[in-house]
This record gives sequence, structure tokens and C-alpha cells, in this order.
Amino acid sequence: MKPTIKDVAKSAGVSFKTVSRVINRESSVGEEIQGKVWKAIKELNYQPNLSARGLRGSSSSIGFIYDNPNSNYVIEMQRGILKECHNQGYELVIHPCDAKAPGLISEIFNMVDRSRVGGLVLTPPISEIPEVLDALRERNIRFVRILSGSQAPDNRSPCVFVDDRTAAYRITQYLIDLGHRDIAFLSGDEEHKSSSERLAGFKSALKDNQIKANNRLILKGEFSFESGVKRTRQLLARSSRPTAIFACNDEIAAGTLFAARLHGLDVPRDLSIVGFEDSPFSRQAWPNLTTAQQPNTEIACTATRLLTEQIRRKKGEKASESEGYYPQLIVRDSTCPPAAP
Amino acid sequence: MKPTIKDVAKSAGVSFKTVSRVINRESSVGEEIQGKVWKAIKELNYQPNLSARGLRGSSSSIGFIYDNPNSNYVIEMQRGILKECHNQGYELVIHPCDAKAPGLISEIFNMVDRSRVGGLVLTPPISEIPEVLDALRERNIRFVRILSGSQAPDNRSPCVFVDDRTAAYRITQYLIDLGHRDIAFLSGDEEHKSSSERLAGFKSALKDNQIKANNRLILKGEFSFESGVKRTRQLLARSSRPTAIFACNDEIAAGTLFAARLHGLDVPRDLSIVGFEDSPFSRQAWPNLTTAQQPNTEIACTATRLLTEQIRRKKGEKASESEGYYPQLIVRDSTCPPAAP
DNA sequence: GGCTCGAATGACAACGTTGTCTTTCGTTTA
DNA sequence: TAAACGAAAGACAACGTTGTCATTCGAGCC
Repeated sequence: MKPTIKDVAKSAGVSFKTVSRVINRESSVGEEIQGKVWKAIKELNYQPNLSARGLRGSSSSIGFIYDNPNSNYVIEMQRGILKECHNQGYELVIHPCDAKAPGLISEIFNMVDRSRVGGLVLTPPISEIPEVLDALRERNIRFVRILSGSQAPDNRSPCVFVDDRTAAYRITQYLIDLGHRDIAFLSGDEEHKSSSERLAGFKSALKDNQIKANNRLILKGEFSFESGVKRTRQLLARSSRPTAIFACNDEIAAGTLFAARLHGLDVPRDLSIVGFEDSPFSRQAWPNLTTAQQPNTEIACTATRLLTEQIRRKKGEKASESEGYYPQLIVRDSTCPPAAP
Repeated sequence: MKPTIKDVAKSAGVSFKTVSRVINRESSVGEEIQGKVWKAIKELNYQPNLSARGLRGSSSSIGFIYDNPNSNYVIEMQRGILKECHNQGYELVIHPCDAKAPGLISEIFNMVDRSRVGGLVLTPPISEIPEVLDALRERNIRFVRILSGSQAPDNRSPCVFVDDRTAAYRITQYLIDLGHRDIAFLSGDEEHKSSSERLAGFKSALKDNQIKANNRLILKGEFSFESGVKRTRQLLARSSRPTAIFACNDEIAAGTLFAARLHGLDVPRDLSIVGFEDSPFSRQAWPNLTTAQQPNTEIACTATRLLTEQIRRKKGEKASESEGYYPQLIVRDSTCPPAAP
């Protein structure tokens, strides 16, 4: 059978409590004994029983809650969380859910109770639902939010924010620099903050370049291929067409590209398209999509680190600071200067 | 604090062992008492402590090991496994890895030891590495394999097989029915069985239609976009071109589509393309890709059920039978009859 | 030299469950 | 009618760890 802490103790010639102390890096164990204990641990290939730990003491796992149709995003996040969990000695419990389900909060509570997680990593749109955050705070469940914004929305709990606004500003500036003036914006789901942040960056860039924002060129929609197709067809059916379209993410951009084809347009000659996300699609489409890239795996690592710091923090110690990330513009082949009128 | 089994016992007026029996559905508890216990459980919203369970008795979690760059595939699998885990009361431990890493086996052992999982769900290509399977059997670690094949490769352990061969046969037959005779085949990684199975189906269909297989039209490669681009460019640079290309999966097909564009070809008029997988790309590309679809989430559910049955099985009980799935042809817009010569 | 003190280590209970053994009690069997 | 039996329920140990308290021992102080 698997070696236990007592086997290690016997092998090292100390009491099993001392082994426990060594493993948990408590001070007040002599150097010499520490050496003997570590040696025995290595020899027996001992690994602490997580069930026993969890039974007696604090939780040793964290939860990852998400509701996102974008597989790539979820996998990248998951990889980052897992990596940091491994570093810090935590287990990961994943929980996909439906942000719009009426019982969401009790579902989350159930999951926390069942799996005894010590904290949660929340991604958009869950991380942006005030009711969820309030409920978690009320029940003293620790969490880190990953969300869209140019700064942390509050300092009640640490978060990782992604500055979509500045990235959208830069993308728009890039289009303007190419010579575009009639730029349409296809937004994503209204309740996603990334949608409004990207729109804000877009508008801000227009303003700074003295281009009057044209509300007819700003279309509401969802973060989906179908939405991209539908809105783009509406735009292209008009008598005066934009020369460029800023799609709020790559999936919408995929729809835009598709609709452009339906209308017989050549991208980018007749219409420039930009997306946001650097999804696999953007690298495999014809033409490759100009887009913005954010380091999702790294973001997830950071978020997990902030969470574990928070879990381990003793009363009185000061909280970790929120951290920010800035998506990078990736120029590919779906953009070029507008055709001469 | 959270209610324990003893709180439930007190509330129901029985011993805590009886509650344990009710929860674990052991026979030999009177109807009336069962009712009282369930009522108390509901009232207190009691949930068994998994750590305590894991400590005393059998493991209550399973592991999911994968090495697959295809996010969509992984997420669909994960969803299915998670769903069935939830049904059966198991926790899920996920473990991405590198199938070609030299220390793979000890990495898996470590993971099993650390997380005390009761069994593993293996997906290709891990499920097709004999050394891994042998090592697991030797250490008495239970597992289910999900793999490509027209039947279970052995009955030493249950598996879920996906009949890629028949699906590939049908796809090829469909192309032949459209009138194609010069069909190229772009294979995926050699060590993936799905690659050889699909090739076998392709060849078999050609043979049944008295079309001589042309080895120059069968190109080795990998399951990647880049591979698709490269091989297709090679094909299209030749003096006599195929009229259709069977890409071993959608990612290769994406590359094929891209390369066709580079050569100024119109798909499907100048070149028909089929993929395999029904990935999001195939639904978002222009034109939409004809492809084959397999119910990944359902497959994962079945695999997980087979695994939990195996874990719970007492000695002497007979093993669960392997189950098979058959991908469906999805006809979209990337295929049509070849142009008249 | 005896006393206190603190650091190092050990003994033991506790965590919440399940497995094993025991007890109880009503029913069947000789 | 008594013995045997089986079903239903309980008592208690055990799982492997950590927290709490106790013990040991040498150093420093009066």
C-alpha cells in the first residue's frame, strides 16, 4: 500500500508529528532531523493523503466556474489555473454553468459545499454579476474575478483585469491610420463588460481623431457567428457601406467575413475586418484576421495565485493587489487601406 | 458549520450508521426509517464529506487524461465526463499531458497517487499507447479507453470505440457519388489510430467502386492547419490535380481551404473539400465544410459510466461491454460535382 | 545550585465517514 | 415450546492527517 506519514516517521526514526511539521514547513524542527525526514520522504516516495488533510484541516482545492461557449478561452484559462494549482499544491474542481439560470447562486453554493473548495476563480460573465459576488461575500466564500476593465472596480477583493478599452482604442487607431473613416462596430452581448469596454475604446479613438461617431454604424448583437452574419448583412444592404468593421470578438468577425463573402466582397480590399481574441479561427481563416491577443493562460495563473494568497492569508495581513493585462494588436491580412472612392 | 452525518442521525432519531446505510443505499433498512432519514437529509441540506469518505474507503474521484490541441474536442469530452461524474457522485481530476514526454508513465502514476483517483478516462492518443496501458494494468489502475476503431481491440478492459473507418467510407462514397474519381487523402499523425482508420475507410470505398488507389494522392502529415496548407500546396502544384481532397480532420481541411485560396481556386467549384470532426471552424468557414460529426459529449458520458461500473464492480461480477459510436456525414457547401473536364 | 524559560519533540484527540462486529427482536423450525 | 435463524439497527474502530497540550532538555539567570 501507499506509504503514510507514519511509515516516513518510522523510517526517519522520529514521531509522525515531526514529519508533519517538516512537510508543512513549520519552524522549530532541527536542521539535522529535517534532513533525515526529507530523505525518508524521497526514499518512500511519500505523498500526503489529501483526503486526510481535507478532513482535519483547511481545504486544499479551488473551484473554476465558467459559462463561456468559447472552448479555446476555457481551455487556456484552465491550463493556467491548473498550472498554478500544481505549483501551490491545490486541486482543481471545474464547474461549467449557465450564467442566466435562475438557480445559479444556489448551484454555486452547492458546488462549494459539496467539493469543499477553499475559493473560486470566476471568469466573465459570472465575474460580472453583482448578485453572485454579493452572495459569495455574504457567505464568506473567497474568490478572484477575471474581468474586463481598465482598472480594478473595487478593492474589496482582488481581481485580474484586462484592459479591453485601451486595446480597442489601439485597434481603432490602427484602422484610422490606414485611412478608414466609416468604421462600423458590431458589439457582443450587452451584459458582458468586455462588450461595453471595447465600444468605449472604439468611441474614444474616433473622438480623439475628430471623427464623429455615427450611431447607425454601431450595432448591438451577441458574441456569436450568427450575430456577426446577421448584423453584417444589415450593414452591407445599405446604400452607403462602411469601409471597415470592428467585430467585438473573433466569432463575430467570422460571421462578418462570411457575410462579406455572401455579398461578393473581397476582404480586405472592399472591406477591412478586425476581430478580438486571437482565436484559432483568426489564424486559419482566409484571410487571416487582424485581431487583439491576450495572454489567457498567464492571466489565469495570476488569478489563481491571487486566490491562493488570499486563502492562506492570516487575519491582519494585507490583501494582495489586483493586477492588469493589456491585449496586443496582431496585424494580419484582413485589413488594408480603404479603396479610393 | 456544515451538518454532518451525526446531525442527520440526531434529527432523524436513529444512529449515524443507519444514516450511512441509507445514503449508500444498502438494503436492510426499514422503509419507514428510510423516509425519516431522507427527510432529515433534505431539511438540513446535508452533503457527505468527500474527504472523510475518501479517507476511510474507496476513492470517489476519477481522472481525465488528455493530450489534444483541439480545445473543442477536450471541452466536449470534459462536459460529458463531468455530467456523468455528477450523476454517479464522483469528482473529476483533469490532467493535460504530453503524449510524447519520456516520463509520461511515471507522471500518470504520480497523478493517480497524489489525487487518489479510482480510475482513468483515456482519450487518443494516450489511449493508444501500449506501454501506458500495460503499465496501468500492471499497477491495477482501472481505466476506460476512448479510441478509434470499428470494434473493441480486446476485452481485457472496456472501451468506447468510434468507427472512423465506416464514417470515412461513407464520406468517400459520397464524393464518388458526386462524380469524383481523383480524390486526394491528407492523413493526420501516423501514431493516431484515427488517422489510419480513416485512411482504411477511404481506400476501402475506392476499392468497392473499382477506383484504383493512387499512392501519389495519399499524403502523410499531421493533424494541423500548417500540415494541411503544406500538403495541399504540394498537391496543387502538380500538373494534374485532384478534383476533391479528403482531409483527415477539420483542422487539416482548414489548411486545405486556405491553400486552395492561395492558388486562386474556388471551393467547391474547382476543388471539393471534406473534413472530419464538425468543429466550429467547419461551421464558420466560407464555404461551410462538409464533414463528419461524432457525439463527443455522449461518448464521454458512456466512457465514464463504463469506468464507474468497473470501479464499483465486485470480484466475480462480469465486466461491462464496450460500446461503439458511428460518426454521421454532414453535407455542407464545400463539396459539389467536379467541373466537366 | 536551583529555578525559570524556551525550543524541540512527542502523545493524543479530533475530523466525518465506512467496515466489522455485536445486539436486539420477531419468526420459523424441530 | 425451545432452539435456531435472519433481518434490522447500533457500537466502535479505523482511515491519515493536523491542532493542542504535555514532556524533555539544555541554557541562562539570580
